[in-house]
Amino acid sequence: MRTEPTNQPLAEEIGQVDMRERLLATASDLFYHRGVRAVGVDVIIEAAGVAKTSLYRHFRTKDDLIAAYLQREDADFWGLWDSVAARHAGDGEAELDAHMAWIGERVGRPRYRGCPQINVAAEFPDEDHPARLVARTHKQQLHRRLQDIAQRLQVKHPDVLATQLSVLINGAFVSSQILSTCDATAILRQMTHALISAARIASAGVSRA
Amino acid sequence: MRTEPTNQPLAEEIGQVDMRERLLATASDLFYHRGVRAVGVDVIIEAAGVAKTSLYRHFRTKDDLIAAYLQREDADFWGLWDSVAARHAGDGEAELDAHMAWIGERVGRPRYRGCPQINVAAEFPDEDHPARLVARTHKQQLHRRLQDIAQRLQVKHPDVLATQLSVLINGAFVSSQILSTCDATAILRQMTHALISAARIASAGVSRA
DNA sequence: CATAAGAAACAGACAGGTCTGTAGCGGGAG
DNA sequence: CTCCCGCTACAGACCTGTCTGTTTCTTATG
Repeated sequence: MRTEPTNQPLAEEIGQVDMRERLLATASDLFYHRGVRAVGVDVIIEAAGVAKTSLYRHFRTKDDLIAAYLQREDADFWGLWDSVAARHAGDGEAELDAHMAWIGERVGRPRYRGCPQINVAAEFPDEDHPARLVARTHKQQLHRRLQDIAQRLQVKHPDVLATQLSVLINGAFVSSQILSTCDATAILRQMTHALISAARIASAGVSRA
Repeated sequence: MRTEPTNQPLAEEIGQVDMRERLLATASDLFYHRGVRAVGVDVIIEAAGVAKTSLYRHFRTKDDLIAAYLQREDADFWGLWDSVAARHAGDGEAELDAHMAWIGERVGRPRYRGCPQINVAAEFPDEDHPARLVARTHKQQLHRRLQDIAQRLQVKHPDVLATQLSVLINGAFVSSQILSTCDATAILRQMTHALISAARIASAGVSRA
């Protein structure tokens, strides 16, 4: 006769496929929706139906768990990004359009609460925090990929355009309050086209010389 | 003969002009640079050279202190905004340019750590937190003032432009990492002009009908 | 002028709770 | 048998907020 688990009947069906993954998935959900500092390890282990010792077997400290949380989000993000990018190989403008579509859709979701990387950066001012390293790398990745796209467009200053698009996307992440009332995707696309057009006019103006 | 205060020789020169203001100034600095949740009241009273009872005489709870912190930042922000706006009465485009200038300058400062309102929103997911009310109102104010400016420009959809500018400014606040390497003001101005131009082309196309 | 009353600040202890992280014990599965 | 798990308890730190009691300065009144 075994004691009935209070609220996680699926725990055993899922099996011990990966205890670390189960912990991380639970922690990620709690961290994202309630805030990292606001969620203690006791809440996490209780929600995951796991002993505290198990958590500390897989993650040396809570800080490591936070970093792993951001790493997971990072992998998810680029997984989606790359799958969208693959469908628009060659056409940079169409790829940007497609990215803005799913980003806008994501920002407009009901329980959307901003970009995890930005939120963690706001919660932990210390630049040397292990999670901050992940967040910094993530935003550099974003900038780099936008540079790649911008270089494929025929504009004079692809780096400037990439920075502009970075600001645009980050702005969308933190403006869900304002954007949720209207069509976020439409706003993002309009802005993207405006920026590309301006970058092309700038390059066209010089190409005559 | 009076005992010499250990570390606040200015406390008496400043006088007790306003104990509440001194507490709030100290708390604001700590909250902004170290994070709100990371700073306990003990740290605040020690930095302000004030007894804990004094803090709780002026602020009912720590949550109230946090809300007051955001209110102070809000007042500072609009004070600067309005003073800049006053110098460009009539010319909406010049006013926008001027705003982008000081926002870009602020974002580029060495110890800049993002918009306080956004950071607190990231730290406190609960929409009903007293500080979240201040933050929400602040962002609505930003949107409203941008609407006022957009309406003075001759564009077809001033509301759309205002939303775009909101996203742009919020994006600048959270992109200091990327923007600090280049001239943030220049990027903001270029983006602003691109958005205005696009909005004008859209309106010109219809104005012929 | 002198004295009493009040306001506001101080120090410091403390209550009650939460946090991270560790240790010991028992049970089940490979 | 050995390893992994869950459970319980614990240590030590920190948190918010309260309480007691003292000092200091201002103000009002005799």
